[in-house]
Amino acid sequence: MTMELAPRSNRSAALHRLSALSPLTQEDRRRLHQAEGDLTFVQPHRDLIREGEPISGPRVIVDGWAYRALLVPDGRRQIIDIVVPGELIGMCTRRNPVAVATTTALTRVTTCPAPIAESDDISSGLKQAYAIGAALEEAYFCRHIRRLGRMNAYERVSDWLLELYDRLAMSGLAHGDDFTMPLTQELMGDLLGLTSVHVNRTIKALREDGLVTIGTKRVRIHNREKMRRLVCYEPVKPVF
Amino acid sequence: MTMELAPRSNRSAALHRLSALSPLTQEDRRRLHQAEGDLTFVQPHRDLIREGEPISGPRVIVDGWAYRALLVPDGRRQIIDIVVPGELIGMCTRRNPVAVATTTALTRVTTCPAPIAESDDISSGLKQAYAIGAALEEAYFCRHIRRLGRMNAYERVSDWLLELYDRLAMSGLAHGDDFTMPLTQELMGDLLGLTSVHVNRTIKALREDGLVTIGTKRVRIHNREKMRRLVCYEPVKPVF
DNA sequence: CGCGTTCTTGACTGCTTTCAAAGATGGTGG
DNA sequence: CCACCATCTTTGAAAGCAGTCAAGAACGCG
Repeated sequence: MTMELAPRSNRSAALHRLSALSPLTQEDRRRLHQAEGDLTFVQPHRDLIREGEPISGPRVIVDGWAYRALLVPDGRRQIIDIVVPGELIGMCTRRNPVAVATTTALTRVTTCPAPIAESDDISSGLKQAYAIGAALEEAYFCRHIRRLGRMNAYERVSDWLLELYDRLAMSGLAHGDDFTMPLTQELMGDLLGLTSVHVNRTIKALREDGLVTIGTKRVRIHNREKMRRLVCYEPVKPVF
Repeated sequence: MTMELAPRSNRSAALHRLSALSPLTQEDRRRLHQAEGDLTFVQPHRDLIREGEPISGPRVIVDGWAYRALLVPDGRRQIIDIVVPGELIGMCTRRNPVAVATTTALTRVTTCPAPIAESDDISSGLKQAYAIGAALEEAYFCRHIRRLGRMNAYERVSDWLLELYDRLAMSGLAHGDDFTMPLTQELMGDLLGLTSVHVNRTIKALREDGLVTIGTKRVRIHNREKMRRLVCYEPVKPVF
């Protein structure tokens, strides 16, 4: 189980992702490695950050998945974003930041403090990596809005799976055409603005079209190119 | 026309908004005032920022409205966010930023360069105001996602109008219960993930329920409290 | 092996879209 | 000052995508 979530390479997901965003110096790597010695564990369904409460400080998701969600008071839930290993939570530049959404552990989550980027050290790639990471997050937000506002169920699921693949690949967690995906159909519904029933029917349609196999916590996209064309998917590239 | 869009107070929308976000020093105000001497004008339907192209630098919307949008290649359009006077565009901390969405002028738009916040001047409120502004923008994104994913048409329109009121009020552009709103129903549809036809029907329902009057480029919310309760609206307050 | 969660499926309802066309509005030029 | 045109608003009828309700099957954990 934990093996499944861990990166296949010997490098940590965070190192994989951050150095993909910006070249890291030896000193950056040392700081990251050191930070990863100071781990915190959170059980599934427990909150890492709670809406309206102060954010303690930026942390790296070393292992496990989480999601950020907002509620409608009558009980409806909307997932804003999924957080996968290697990504950061609680990043905020201003003083006394307060969370705008609740971040909850989906699986058992391991985090460590995000290593500080020396603001005066121009050679540091960490600061740049964080900045690019923030820009990426904004891009994912925009795409999620587009997904929810202008795509049907079939397109939403496909588009999201393709994005998820790219995000996991960035952390070294997706290589061939399958990857771990611990969301239940209920959660996928809350993410994609659908009911779990309709998510199920949509996945069935995708399966019957030979596009994907979604098994227990695992997704296989049989023909990524075909799927990409179907929903006009283009990778996020606001970065490089 | 221009009168309608201009703030009613003698203070500029930007000054009103930024000083609402964080107390500004005399020096901050001087810098802002100076920046507002260097105006650029953009005609309606012209792009201020184009997706995939480099961002030249942060600018303040002195007057006029704009919107950020993302397209689905087949022609569908999703508006990510509306930008009102006093708000900023092109804010990005990293080097060589590239736009993740296109920002287009909705009306004639007047902008000026965002005055630089001296990073070494702790007493400067501008930097803090920008940081809070960025956090607010994130909060608006999250709410927009919730709106699109988990609300029906009636709730989407109401919820958005209430948020719009609060945003305009922050720039000193909404006082009583009516305000300027230059979006066509087509654009509201693109923003709220609906067709213009359905936006029209929804507004009709809101009107028949005695909640709003939407006239030419102008909205009047007759009973804000009632509307708030109806859609469980709570103002964004991740900030203070 | 048993129980709770998750996945599947069917039948029916309903919100939203689509298509079409008729008013209203505002700006422009004669 | 008014006719005219483009754009925007409004409405109706019909179709479709997604939601709701319900129940059985499969799965996974202890």
